[in-house]
Amino acid sequence: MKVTINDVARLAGVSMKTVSRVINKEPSVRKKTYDTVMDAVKELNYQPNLAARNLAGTSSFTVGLVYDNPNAYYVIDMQNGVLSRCKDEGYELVIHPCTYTDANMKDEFITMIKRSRLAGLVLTPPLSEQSSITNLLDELNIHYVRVLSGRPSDDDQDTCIYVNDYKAAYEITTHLLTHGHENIGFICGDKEHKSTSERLEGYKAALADHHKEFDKRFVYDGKYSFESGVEGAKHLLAENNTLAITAILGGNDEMAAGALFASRLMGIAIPEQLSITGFEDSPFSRQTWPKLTTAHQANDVISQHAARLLFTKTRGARNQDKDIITSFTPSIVIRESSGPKQ
Amino acid sequence: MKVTINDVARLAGVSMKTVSRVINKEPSVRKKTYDTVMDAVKELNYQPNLAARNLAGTSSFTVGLVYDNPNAYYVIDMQNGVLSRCKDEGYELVIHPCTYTDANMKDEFITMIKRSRLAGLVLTPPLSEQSSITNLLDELNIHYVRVLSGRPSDDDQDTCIYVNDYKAAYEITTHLLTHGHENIGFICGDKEHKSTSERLEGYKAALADHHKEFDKRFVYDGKYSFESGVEGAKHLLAENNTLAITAILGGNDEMAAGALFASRLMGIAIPEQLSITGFEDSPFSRQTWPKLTTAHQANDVISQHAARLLFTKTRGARNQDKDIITSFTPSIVIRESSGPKQ
DNA sequence: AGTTAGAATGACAACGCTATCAACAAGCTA
DNA sequence: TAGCTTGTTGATAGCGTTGTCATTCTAACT
Repeated sequence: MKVTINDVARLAGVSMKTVSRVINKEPSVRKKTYDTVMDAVKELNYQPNLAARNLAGTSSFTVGLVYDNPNAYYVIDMQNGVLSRCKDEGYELVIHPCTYTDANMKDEFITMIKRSRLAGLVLTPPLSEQSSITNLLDELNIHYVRVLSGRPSDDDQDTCIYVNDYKAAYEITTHLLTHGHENIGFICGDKEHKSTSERLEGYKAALADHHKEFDKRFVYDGKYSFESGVEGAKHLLAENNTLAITAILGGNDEMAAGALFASRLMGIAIPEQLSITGFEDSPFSRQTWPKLTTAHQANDVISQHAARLLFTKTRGARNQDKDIITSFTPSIVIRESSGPKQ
Repeated sequence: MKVTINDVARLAGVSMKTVSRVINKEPSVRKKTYDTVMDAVKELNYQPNLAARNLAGTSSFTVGLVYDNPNAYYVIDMQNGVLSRCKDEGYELVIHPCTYTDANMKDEFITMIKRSRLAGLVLTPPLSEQSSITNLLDELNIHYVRVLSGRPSDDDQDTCIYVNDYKAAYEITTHLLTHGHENIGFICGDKEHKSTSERLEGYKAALADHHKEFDKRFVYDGKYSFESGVEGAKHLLAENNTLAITAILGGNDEMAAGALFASRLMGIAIPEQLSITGFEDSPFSRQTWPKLTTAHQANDVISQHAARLLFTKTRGARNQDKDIITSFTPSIVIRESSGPKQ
């Protein structure tokens, strides 16, 4: 039942160290030896024991995923992405949800690190934006990869995967502008999240490129929540829509859904009288009626690349993964909630 | 930096085996010795190395969570519950999402088992309802705990945590009945899910206890999705509501949200003209307007108990956990989407 | 006091793998 | 041909824990 490296070695007629070399893709193994060993591995359906590898080796086969994000859809997507990559590469994933406070963070990390040495951590927003965390990890000498909202130039490419919310917001705003909308509202998410400012900047840039002046009356400060979307729409469309808004950009799908709901209650036809767009392409955007035009963020793919980036760090120079994408731009998905200005 | 069992032993002036006995709460350790060791453990902030424990011991400190559920909220809740318990008890959690097919299931499990010996698995619905899976696990001799929709008497208490959807549906239906509703529609979830039949049975039982005859025209077969809720409401309220329905029970929050949306489009006032209730108390139920009356399912608590039940199995007779709850009944949460018949 | 069961403790060998370093083979240079 | 480098392989010692079994202590008996 339990197949060990020795069984493989015996069958292949080599030493156990050679088998170890083969399964770790170390250099200096003759092609023929490699094949013999691989045949034995397959024949016995050998799976290296993770605990033993972690215990014996200098590098670990365990990575951690840390999240502090209320959005379950987001978390699951990120997790699935990292997980699928781990599975492919024989790594194990330790999940670590946590509500961020400087105080308990340190202890938690240290405990986690001590319990099982980690190859590294994948940090997701908004945790990934906290410099106190990255400082702590630097101090503890733990590898990490951050998924961040931002533009590629910002920071170092070795530790970050960027999601170009700026560009996506620029494009979605442009989409609305080219469809004749002149007065476009924007419902912002939490001020503390970097994605909020990035998306707002993209919105502003698109307006500027279309020679429209930015007017802060068109912006509502929300909270990335449904309620906040409801409030935002109410606010922007107040007093019989004196601002003559014909389109609203939601900072995320949840807020867009809220805005959509509020608009309906006000008797506004979507998309005839008002176009509404979301952000993220979460299941949310398909559970509204009409479905939301939004920016599709391939979170699972993003997190897969984050994992790959992390793996390259522990594996050292050998076995580098050259095809890692470190910058993603969400792409617009046009659905029924937006249309030309009428 | 790295503290091992030997460091603790040295500081406490005992052998490393005694330290091992203490941290594993084995019997036959003098109280005084125990305290001395624990002091040393605390002073050095010692954390047993998981890889070493898993490698050396007969019992494993790793449990697996297997899910095949499209509902991210549900999965996250279950995961968090198991995770929090694992953290408390020094276990590690390996997550295993999978789309169920008899064929690849076996291979996946075997790989997973071989890679790291598992203390056991927590199976969540709908996977937990597949007898082919439990048979496979029995065959592989792997411990497991199932979270299931059902009533306590159904099966053995050693391997199952029951969620009494029957009773919850009974209560929510009774709630509507006692508020004067006579014609209550029911939008069912997927036929294959046990929760669907359990909830339907509860609905029927409540009607029966109020001397109302069950009429299958009041039931719509849906799919646990938003769209399905929309369709369900349209269907039930068709032709100017010839059935004179004044309340609709959604099989889950998502469908209830769909039903609510559809009703609004038909110009029906909620809850004045129609009461709508959901099931699960997912964030969904708070993201509709008005908020949904629903049945609160404490998924995190449920999964915590599932984890505890699993732990007792590997730990053997010693250190039994006696306070495990194996049956949960969701409790009604009354919000604005339901009210007395008018 | 002497005996003894049983509790408390420790020495040491696993667990399955990787790292180190030594050994050997093959191909080169002088 | 000797001497060297480079490429390929293997013997052996850990990694940090638990399991086994032997040993020592304790307390309750004759």
